[in-house]
Amino acid sequence: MAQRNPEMLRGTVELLILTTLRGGPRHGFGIARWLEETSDDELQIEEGSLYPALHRMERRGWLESEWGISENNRNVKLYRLTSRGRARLQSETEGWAAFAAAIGKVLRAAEAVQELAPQNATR
Amino acid sequence: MAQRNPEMLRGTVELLILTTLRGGPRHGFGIARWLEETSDDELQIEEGSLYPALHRMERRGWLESEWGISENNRNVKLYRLTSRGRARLQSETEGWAAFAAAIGKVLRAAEAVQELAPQNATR
DNA sequence: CTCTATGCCTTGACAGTCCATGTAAACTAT
DNA sequence: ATAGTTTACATGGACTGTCAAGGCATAGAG
Repeated sequence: MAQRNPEMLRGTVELLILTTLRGGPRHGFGIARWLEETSDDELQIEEGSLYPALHRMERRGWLESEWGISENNRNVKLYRLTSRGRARLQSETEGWAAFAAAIGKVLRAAEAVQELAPQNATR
Repeated sequence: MAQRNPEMLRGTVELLILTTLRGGPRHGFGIARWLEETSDDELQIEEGSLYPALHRMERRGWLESEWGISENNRNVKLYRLTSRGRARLQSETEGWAAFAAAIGKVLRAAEAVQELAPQNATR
C-alpha cells in the first residue's frame, strides 16, 4: 500500500479497514476502492496485504463476514464490524491521533531549533 | 518504538532520525533521548531498531559519522546530515504530510457517512 | 570496588508487506 | 460462440524492519 512510502502503512492498515466499515458492511475490493477514492489515490492497499489483514481481523473477532451478492452481481464476502471491532476502532483512532501529534511535535521542535540556531543548520 | 502501536513507527523512524539531526550532530543515544523527550515519551525507539537504521542511512549516504567525546566524557559516534540526507529529509517530510492528510481525509469521510446514515451505524 | 548510567552493537525470532500467480464468474464486443 | 476485460477472492515466497535479549566497555558515585 502507498506509493510514497510503503512502510508507512504498517500499523494503519487495520485502522483504515475498521474506519471504512464504520459506514456499513463492505467487501474486500470495495474497501480498497473506497480508501483509494477517499484518499485521492494516496492510500493504495495491495491485495496481498488486504486479504490477510481481513482474515486476521476476523480471527481476532473485530470483523464478521458473510457471503452475498454485489451490485455487479458477483459473489462477494461482506465484512462488518463487531462490537469488539468498534471498540478497537476507537482505540486505534486514539492511537493514531497520539502518534500523529507526537510526530508533529518533533517536526515543529526541530524547526524551532533551526530557527534559534541557524548557524548549526549548515554544518 | 512506540508503546501504543509498534507497527506505526515503520516508515517514520528514518524521518524522525533525519529530523533530529536538523539541529546539528548527535550520537545514537542522544537521538533516542531527544525524540523521547520531545514527544513526551510517545515515541520510543529501541536500540535494536535505532542502530541498524543509523547504519543503513549512513550506507545510503544520508548521514556521516565521526567519533567524538560526549558531555559525559564518553566515546560517542556523532552523526550529521549530509546534503543527500537533507534532501531526503525534505521528501520524507512531504511524504509524511501527504500520508497524514490522507488518513485524516479517510477518518473524516467515515465520520460524515455515519452522520448521514445513522441507521447503518448499529447494524 | 561494586553499582548505575552511558554508550555502541549484534543476533534470532517474528510479523506484515509486496509481487506474482491462480481461480472463477459476469459482462462486452465481435 | 468466444475472446478479452473487469470484478472478486485467495495464497506463496522473498524481503524488510522491529523487538527482546544479550554482550561489551568505560565513567562516575557511593
